[in-house]
Amino acid sequence: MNQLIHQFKAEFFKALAHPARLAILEQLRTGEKSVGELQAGLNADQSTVSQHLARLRASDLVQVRKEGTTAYYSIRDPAIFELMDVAKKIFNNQLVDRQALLRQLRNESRSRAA
Amino acid sequence: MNQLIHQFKAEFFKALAHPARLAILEQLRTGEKSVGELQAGLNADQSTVSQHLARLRASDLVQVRKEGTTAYYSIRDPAIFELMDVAKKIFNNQLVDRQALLRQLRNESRSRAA
DNA sequence: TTATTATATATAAATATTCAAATATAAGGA
DNA sequence: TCCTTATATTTGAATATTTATATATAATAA
Repeated sequence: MNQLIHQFKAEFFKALAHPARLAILEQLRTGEKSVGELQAGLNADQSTVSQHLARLRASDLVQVRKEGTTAYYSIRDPAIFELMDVAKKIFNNQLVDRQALLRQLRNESRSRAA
Repeated sequence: MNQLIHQFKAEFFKALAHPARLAILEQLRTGEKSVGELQAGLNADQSTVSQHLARLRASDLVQVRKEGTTAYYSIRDPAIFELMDVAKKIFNNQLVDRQALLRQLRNESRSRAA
């Protein structure tokens, strides 16, 4: 696979690699939201939210619709949710593995104690 | 969704957000590879590859098996390929959209010229 | 033991990202 | 026109990431 392609793909993943941006995308699951609404669910200040939205726009992950002075953001390609769901699955598998490991470590120390 | 969860998920995406690391994961599609083999396909120097592998290990994306002085890396959860495939799909959709836009712009300028 | 091979880690400089403060823009109302 | 509301952009400081160089470690061979 081409190095340039990996460069572009890395940019794409970078766009997802921030908690605030993930929270924004998560909020957009239920449909379009204004910047104000997004900000309310985010505990970050106005310019920070706007900057993260700019980043998501730059990677074509979201689109804007303006109505008066209000900007409504929505997801460009719903496949992004598919991606986030697969990520969640991987994530959960990891948690399960870790729990199994912890359980095993606990049992080993119990055996040694006995 | 919890802020802490988004923090963890962002870490996960950060692990993917580098061209060299994507190239490594791509190489591991066909099975385990030694550090040397990975390096050969990567055009980066030894310590750089090793550092990227450390990052992938830290995020539990890969696992190591040592045999003598050689370290063989492999994918921890094949679901990662599912993720990369969905990413590819989104990526291709974006390219299609852009091409359509370009085509449209070309047609418009042709109409104006006529 | 010394040398070699394969890999890992520490360090530091270069670069990129994030955030908040200040400022800009644009629409609508008084 | 001036004010307000909603959003965007610029800037600079703080922080994080990346890379190469140098060094460390561990297995094996000579």
